[in-house]
Amino acid sequence: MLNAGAFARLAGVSVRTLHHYDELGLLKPAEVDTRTGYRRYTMLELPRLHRILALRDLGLSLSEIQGIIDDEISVEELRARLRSLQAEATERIGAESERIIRVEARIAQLEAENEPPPYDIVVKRLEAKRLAVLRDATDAFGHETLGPIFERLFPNLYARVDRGGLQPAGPAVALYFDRPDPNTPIEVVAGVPIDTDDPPSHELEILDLPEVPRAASTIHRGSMGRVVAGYEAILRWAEQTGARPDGYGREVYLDCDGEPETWITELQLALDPR
Amino acid sequence: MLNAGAFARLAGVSVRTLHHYDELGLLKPAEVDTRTGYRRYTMLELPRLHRILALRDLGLSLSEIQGIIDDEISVEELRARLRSLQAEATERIGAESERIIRVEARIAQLEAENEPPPYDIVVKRLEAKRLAVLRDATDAFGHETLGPIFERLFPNLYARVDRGGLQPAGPAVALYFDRPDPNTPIEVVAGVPIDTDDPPSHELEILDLPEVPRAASTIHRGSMGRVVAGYEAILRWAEQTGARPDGYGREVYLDCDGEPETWITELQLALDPR
DNA sequence: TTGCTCCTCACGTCACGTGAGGTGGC
DNA sequence: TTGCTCCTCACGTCACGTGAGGTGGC
Repeated sequence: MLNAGAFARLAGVSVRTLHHYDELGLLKPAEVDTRTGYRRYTMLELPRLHRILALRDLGLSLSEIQGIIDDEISVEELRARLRSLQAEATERIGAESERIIRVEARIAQLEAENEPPPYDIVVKRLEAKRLAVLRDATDAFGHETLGPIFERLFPNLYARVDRGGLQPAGPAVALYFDRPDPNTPIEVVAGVPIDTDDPPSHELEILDLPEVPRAASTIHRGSMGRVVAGYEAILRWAEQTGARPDGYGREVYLDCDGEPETWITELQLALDPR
Repeated sequence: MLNAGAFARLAGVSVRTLHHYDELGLLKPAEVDTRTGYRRYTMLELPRLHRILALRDLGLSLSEIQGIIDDEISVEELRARLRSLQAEATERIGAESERIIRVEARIAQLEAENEPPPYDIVVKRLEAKRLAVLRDATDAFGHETLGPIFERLFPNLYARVDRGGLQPAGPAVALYFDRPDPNTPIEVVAGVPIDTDDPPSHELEILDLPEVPRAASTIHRGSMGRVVAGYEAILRWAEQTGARPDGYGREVYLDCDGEPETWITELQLALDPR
């Protein structure tokens, strides 16, 4: 007969752990002094505690362990559960590896600039969206070529949306699609979100953007003349973290009402879904 | 001005998350309707939220993020913290890898026997211990050779402990040391724990066992004639999980009062500390 | 007016760690 | 008798998820 402290020391656990297992009914003392509440353990409890600790070290929860020990789980089920434990651990290893790479990128940024980065990259899901769009093409990126294009497209687009009796359902969006080779012109799209149950208009092309499971996103503040810094940041981040761009990017004009210097634009880059 | 739901959707977080960050003072809405409590956000809050999310994805806690964002932390400190985040992640990867291997060993055991294992292996720390000991040597392991040795050593040992005026401070222990090559005799030691401040006796050798940071432990129930199964289990486990035995093993006679069939013995194998 | 959104509590998560405050055992 | 051990609450951990119960906005 050992009291709680001696039994805990023997097994290499804390007294609190024994209390906890007692509460859960996972490991009851051989007897409890009815007057003082003192728990008494015998060596017969030790193999059970060993089993609990061994299963705990595999990553099982205490309630799962309870089920296993009390034989409420078949060997088949246990085997399956052990396999799933391995899968979960593998997933966590993958997540931790990616985390290390992201931290590395952040450190590299810190080394280069020695101050907090102007662009923070966030990975998120993009909802499916229905857009009314107008298209154009250009030979080169850059504000001097894209600026005039969108200054022409967007007023035109909003006028047609209005004539079609449609309501913009969110901020305007620009889309850029990857081109197969550098000699192909770049396809640019000006879009405005509309409700999915809005009627079509013969003046407007409807473009249904499917959900994008993973996209890199960052916020650009100020004139579009300097948005290239945001794209550089997002592309450098993608390269450093090994995220592969997947098809196309978007600009969402979150707040572009006043002076260009006060504009707020979200830059999004679709990534491989993993 | 967006209300909580719209801002949350925009950023890809839950409304609850915005509430939480508001409570912490991490991200306050641009304004709160004093009458209704409605939170209103502007696009100016978005870069801050992006920074929070980016840092959160690196593994920083929200309170750490608070310190970083509010510039209470130098670039030097941040860099050091990022390095420590990587070290922590690397450690978790190591732990998860070992877990996968331990689970694999458990699955292998399940395949072989199709029932819960008779021996559960637990890794634990062994405290430093002072033993009064008697030594002997033998050419072979096995109950038929070791049994008679210990049946001679232990009564002799206890008699000398008694004559020396010492009190046994715990269950008897047997030690087995690795031999350099198979032709060397096996050194066996019978020991009984004594208090560290007990006086020495000229009839007894004192052996101070240092702390063992990592040892594999399992419980054997029944006669020592069948203890070999326990050793096989512990050695198989060590092999399967890649744990390297480190020097010596112990038998702790936890409860060896009555019939040999009711005996309870702990088998311990020192492991490389990592 | 009816859904839809928002609000504020407040509990739950998981396996204990860590006091606080009090009593029993040698 | 004095430390030492044990006991029972009960809160804290971390970042929210998930109702409950109630009100505002279009």
